[in-house]
Amino acid sequence: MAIKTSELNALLFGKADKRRATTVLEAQKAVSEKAAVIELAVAGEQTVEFQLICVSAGEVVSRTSVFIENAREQSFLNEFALSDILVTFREHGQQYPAVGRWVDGDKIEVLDGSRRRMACIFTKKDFLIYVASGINSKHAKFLSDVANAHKPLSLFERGKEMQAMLHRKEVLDQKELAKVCLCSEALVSGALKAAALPLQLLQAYPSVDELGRPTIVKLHRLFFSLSDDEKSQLFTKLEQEPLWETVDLQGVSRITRKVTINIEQWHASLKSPVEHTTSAVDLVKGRANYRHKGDYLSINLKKVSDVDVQAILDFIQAQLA
DNA sequence: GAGTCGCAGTCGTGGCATGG
DNA sequence: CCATGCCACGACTGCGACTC
Repeated sequence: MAIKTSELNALLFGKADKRRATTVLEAQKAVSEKAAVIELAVAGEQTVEFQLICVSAGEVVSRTSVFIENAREQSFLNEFALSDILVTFREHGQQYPAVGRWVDGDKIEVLDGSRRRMACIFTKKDFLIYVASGINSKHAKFLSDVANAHKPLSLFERGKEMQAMLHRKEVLDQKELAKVCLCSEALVSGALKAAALPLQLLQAYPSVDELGRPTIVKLHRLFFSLSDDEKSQLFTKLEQEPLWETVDLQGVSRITRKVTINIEQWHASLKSPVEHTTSAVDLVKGRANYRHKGDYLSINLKKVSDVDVQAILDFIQAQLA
């Protein structure tokens, strides 16, 4: 659920009027003075001193990292997923500083602003961020979660959060998840399916935010109908280049649709030739041959005595049970 | 030629019913 | 308990017609 910036600031800092240095002019002024320090109450509890830091464009990757518990999946932040802010970044640079904490001396962990960080990397712009020491993990998670409320998480990211809640036993089942997450049980089902899909598959799309429940359910069905060998073949195809970049269409929706069609076609081509293309291999001439493809094994036996049948069946049972 | 408007198609969501 | 399908409704997008 999206919330207003004013509400976000109020949640973030308790006293909204303390964040005066987040406007463009004040942020630029603070940077130029190299001494911008603001004192803020995180979550209305702990008062923390934030220092405005300007990380030069060339150092954004090496000096900063994203809070590991941030629900937003960083590998999805491509130029399509960031298209809503990239134009502004290219023309005017970063409008609002991010928020982070110091780690390992001079490194910065970004708590609020992972999309802005990635936009700076894409556009090769300096990265403005308010940084504080002594922010504990609980407050770090709070800042991260509130920031993410500003732009809704994708179904995959929500699914990951739900998986974690189930894992931590914060909720009993999907029904309770739906209540806690204020969504339908059908959406919970879809979100968990999305979270079960491999990143390589989702990265085939221009923007994972565009993937709704029906598409996720379709992908889940397609992917989990593949054998391990077929999944490997699919990954090999996906690794060559992002699938969405090969689609010559305009508009995220159309590209998304086309990517799904392409994956369905790949799936069909992987599934169709399986059983019939492998030829039988003779094990004992005239009496035993087999076909082996992926994790599938078919054995044909002729002229087998009852004793041998029982021995073979016992062996298979002992081996596979 | 550029801008605006309305329409159709597509896909999203939540709610509900049903079946395994 | 969970997955799935159906339904109604809403949002978004692209296209074509129309106007200036």
